[in-house]
Order: sequence, then C-alpha cells, then structure tokens
Amino acid sequence: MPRPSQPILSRELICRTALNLLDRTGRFTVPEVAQKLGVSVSSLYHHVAGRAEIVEGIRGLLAGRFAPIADDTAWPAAVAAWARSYRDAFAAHPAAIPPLVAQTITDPVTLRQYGALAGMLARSGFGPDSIVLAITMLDNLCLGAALDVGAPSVIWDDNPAIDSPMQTALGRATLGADRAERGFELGLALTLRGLAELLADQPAEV
Amino acid sequence: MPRPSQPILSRELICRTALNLLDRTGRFTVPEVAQKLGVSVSSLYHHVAGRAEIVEGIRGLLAGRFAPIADDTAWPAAVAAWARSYRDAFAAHPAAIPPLVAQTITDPVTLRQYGALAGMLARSGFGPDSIVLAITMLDNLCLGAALDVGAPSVIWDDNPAIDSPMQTALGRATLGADRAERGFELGLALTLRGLAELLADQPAEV
DNA sequence: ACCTGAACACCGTTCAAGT
DNA sequence: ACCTGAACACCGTTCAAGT
Repeated sequence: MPRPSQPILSRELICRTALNLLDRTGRFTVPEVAQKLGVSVSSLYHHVAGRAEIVEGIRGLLAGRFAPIADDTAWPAAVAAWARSYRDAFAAHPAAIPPLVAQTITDPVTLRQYGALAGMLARSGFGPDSIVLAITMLDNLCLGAALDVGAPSVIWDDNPAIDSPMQTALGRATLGADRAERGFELGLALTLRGLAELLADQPAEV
Repeated sequence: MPRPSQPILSRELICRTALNLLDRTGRFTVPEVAQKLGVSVSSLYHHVAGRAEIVEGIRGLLAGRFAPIADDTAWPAAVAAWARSYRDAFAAHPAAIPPLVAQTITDPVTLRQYGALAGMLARSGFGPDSIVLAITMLDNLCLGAALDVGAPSVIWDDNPAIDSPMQTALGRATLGADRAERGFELGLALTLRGLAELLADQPAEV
C-alpha cells in the first residue's frame, strides 16, 4: 500500500483509540490499536515513541477536560470545581488509571494544570508550604476517589469476611450507588475546611 | 531433576519473591520469579493459578501488616492506627500499587481487615450509612497517599509548566521530604474530625 | 504431589524497504 | 514523510512426561 496523500495517523488519534479500547475492553495493546485504525503496528511508531507515550497522551486527553482555573472566583469554589472535574475525568475512564499511575507524569497539559492551581492559591494568600500541602491533599483525594469509582476496594455485598449481622447492618445502608459520590463530596468539604484553616494561620508576610 | 523430598515452592514464597522483585526492579514477570527461585516457569503453576493470583497474594502480604483493630481503644485512635499502617504498608512497596489497583480484591486477609474495621465502627455507634461513608473516605485517603509516596503526581522541582516566580515561591517551601507525610497526616486529622461529626449526627436508634 | 521441557499465542520494539 | 513486512527478544499459560 502506497503512502496516502494525507497522513491517516496522528498522536492524538492513536491515544484516543487506545483510550477507547481501555473503556470498552479494560485494556489496550499496541497491536490492538493498530488493528482498530486499520494500519500496521510499525506505523504507530512514526507518531509515538512507544507504549508509554500513548499512556502519557491519554493523560493529556483527561487533563484537557479539567475545569480551567477561574481567576475571578473565590478560591474555595475554584478549588472545588477543579477537584470535581479532576475526579470525574479519571472516574469516567477507570481502566486507564492503572497504566497512568504506573508512570511518571510528563504530559505538559497535566503539569500546567497543577501550575495553574498553585498560582491561584498563591494569589489567594496561601504561602509556599500551604500550597504544597493543599495540592498534595487534593491530589490524594481525587485520585483515591477516582480509583474507588473504577474498582471499589470493598465488596459491600457478599463479602465473606464480613459476618452476617454486620452484613445485614450494612444492607440497611441507604447509600447504594451514591456511596462513592457522597464519600468524595464529604472528603472534599472536609479538605476545603482544612485549607481555610491553613489560610487563616498564614503569616501576613508571604 | 527428580522431585525434591521436601517441596521447595509455596504460594507465599512465590508471592514474597515477586514483591521483592517489584521493590528492587519496579516490576515482576513470571519467568523472573521462577529464575529467582531457581525453578522452571511451569513449576510455579502448581502453586498459583496465574499471575493475578500472585498479585493477590502480594495484597495479602501487605494487608497482613495492617495494625489489628484494637477493641479496647477509642475509635479515633483505632482508626488512625489502622489508616497509618494501611498507608505505610502500601507506601513501602510503591511498585506493587499499579498491579494491585488493576484487579478486584479477592484476598481474604484484606477483606477481613475491612470487615473488622466496619465492626469496630458499628460498636462505636456509627450507623450503616456512616460506616460505608467512613470506610470509603479512609480508603480514598490511604490509597491516594500511598500512590503519592510512590509516584508523586507533581514534579515540584523543575516543573517546566510552573513559571519561575512560582517556582521560587515553592522553592521557599520548607516541607521537603515531609511533604507526603504531612499531607497524609493533615488529611487524616480532617477525616477523623468529619467522622466525629458523622457520629454526633447519628440517630440514637441504630 | 511436584518439577520439567517444549509448545502456543501473544506482546512491544526495531529496521530495512517501499513510495 | 509515512506506511509496510519481517524479525527479535520477550511474556503468560498449558500440557504431556518424568519421578
């Protein structure tokens, strides 16, 4: 087959296809991506350096859906919007999380997101230590919650290790499908309160 | 080579070897485990059903190091001890986290840990919904924090996406190596406060 | 019961060859 | 510049064969 007059492949198309495979089958391999695109495996390597770069491109796709940091908003609302969009973006593609957490972030879109968040916090009066702590806590919260949606740690129903009185007690929990959502929102509210206290304790001079 | 008079392999030995490889090289493959044990690859399959079972055995090794739920302790201290040991156990083996989060928990030791925690909360007066929320939040916190230790999301130094005034501002952060530890502890304190409020709002009748 | 060697269907990556 | 086919060193898993 001759070279097409117009390139049929691109980094983004490859990453999008891989993400699609993750969503539908829970995994992706380089040959599968090639087959999905009707192209030979080696063709992909003209656009991405390897599998790791595809994963990093997926990270970029997700980070591109984070809520932009709005500078005209009070910091609690801005942080909340950012955190929710972060968690939602990852939770919408649970199968992508294991490969993503397995490699260091180099995607510039993602790095810029953290930079923008740090800048917003600084302009809101947070000092260096508080900014570092705030982002650490928010990151823990969002990633933990995203993992929880994709692969809940606890089997709430029919967990053989939970004795039956407890089983029936938990059976009375009314949360159901809202469990992960409610847990995240409560964690977020607590984190925002903690951040407010961090800000209040700030030395005037930063 | 004839069959040894005493079995040289066992499920636990295999899992321990795999965890060791993860710690030292960041990954493990079935052939590598076999080689490390001086045994042929197919021998392993007499003790474990496959790679997934090895990963699940690793989960059991880590869960075995969680602090036992002490029933004579006030719930906040018991929860704190449990959460710290959970986070520490995973953070000590960061390379194990990606394979672990990629598959559903079936390890009985781990399942029993969650069961014991739920039981302790119930005896402390938490209702079904509160227990489910509490465990969800604690799980998010510990897993997020463990991930953070192994593979920090943010490159705090030399992140090209953070402009240089911000870079110097963050350079003034005094946290350093304590960052992850402090972030987790702050998150834990906030979570415990939230749980206390949850308990206070509990209807008398559970 | 427990270990082995050989085989199978895969995987990620490279590279000379085509247009 | 962009796609291809063939090759390479791997991987997880199975299975008949040995003691």
